[in-house]
Amino acid sequence: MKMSDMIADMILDMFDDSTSTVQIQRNDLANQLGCVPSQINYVITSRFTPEAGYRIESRRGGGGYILISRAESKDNVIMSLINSIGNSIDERTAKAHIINCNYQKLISDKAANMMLAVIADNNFRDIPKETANIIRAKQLKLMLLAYIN
Amino acid sequence: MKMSDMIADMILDMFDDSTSTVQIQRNDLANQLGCVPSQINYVITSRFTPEAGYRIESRRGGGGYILISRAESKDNVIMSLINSIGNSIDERTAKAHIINCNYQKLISDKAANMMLAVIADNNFRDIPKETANIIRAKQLKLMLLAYIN
DNA sequence: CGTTGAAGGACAAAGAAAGTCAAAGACAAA
DNA sequence: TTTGTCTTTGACTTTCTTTGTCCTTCAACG
Repeated sequence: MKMSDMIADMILDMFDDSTSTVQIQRNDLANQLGCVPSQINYVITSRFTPEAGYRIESRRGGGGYILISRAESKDNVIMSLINSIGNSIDERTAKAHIINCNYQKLISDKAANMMLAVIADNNFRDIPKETANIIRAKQLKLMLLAYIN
Repeated sequence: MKMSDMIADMILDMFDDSTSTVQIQRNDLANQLGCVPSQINYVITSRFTPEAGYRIESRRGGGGYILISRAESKDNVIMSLINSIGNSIDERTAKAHIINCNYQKLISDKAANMMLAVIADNNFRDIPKETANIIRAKQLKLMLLAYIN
């Protein structure tokens, strides 16, 4: 398994139903898992994003820490994701959002696969890129909305 | 025997009765078989198509992979629907298919709503009707496939 | 205060896959 | 022979991950 995934899993495991906040020590975690400390940052910035419903705080210096909090309501996270999507979105970004949502268990595997299928660049081969991005944004937002309704 | 056929066979062999999903490493496979990596792509796009019941996912970068999933049963009602949809479909017809599938309990309410949202004419306002129909057909087939996978 | 060591942050370079695309080749049908 | 379709190849691109180095912040201690 990839190191990044192991780190992400480790962090996810620290959340349970009753806690919406996890505190880590960057160096400790890196040491436990045998990776360089900055890889923790990589994982946090690539997986525990605001769009996925996470908020990050941290402190340097002696006794420093990284605090990861997640939003409580799944539907709210999806709603705010919908709101954060403008009227145009490229495949890469859309894909990242979907994968993230799935990773965070906000949407099921099946729903994620359906969404990924729809937003693929391949479908839009015959039209200008920007037009495709606009259609993609509409469709993605509608799908997410349909999902939570 | 042709290289493409050997590649296809190799992949097919990896499926067995219990697995509907196969993961490959593009470079490894190419190496094993003594072909260039991009030929794997050729085989996948020419043989493991949605019409044949296959769905492809992949990731680049360290630890990257190509994932090939196939629909469970070849004689699935949905599979034959997928095959009956040509390369173009209008909103009315697509809608009828979706509603029918839902009515027959082949797809859930939620899935049906997501599909209906995607295929709506409204999304394709900015492009020629026929282009829209082509995109819609691709998307509908892919969604149905993702649903039954 | 001022220094010092213990955190975490930022960023860039290198590495590891997979994707794209077009040119060339093979081969069958007209 | 020509034409069209399917296959093979390779060069180049893009994406994601790993690693390391240097920078900034902070608390404690004299």
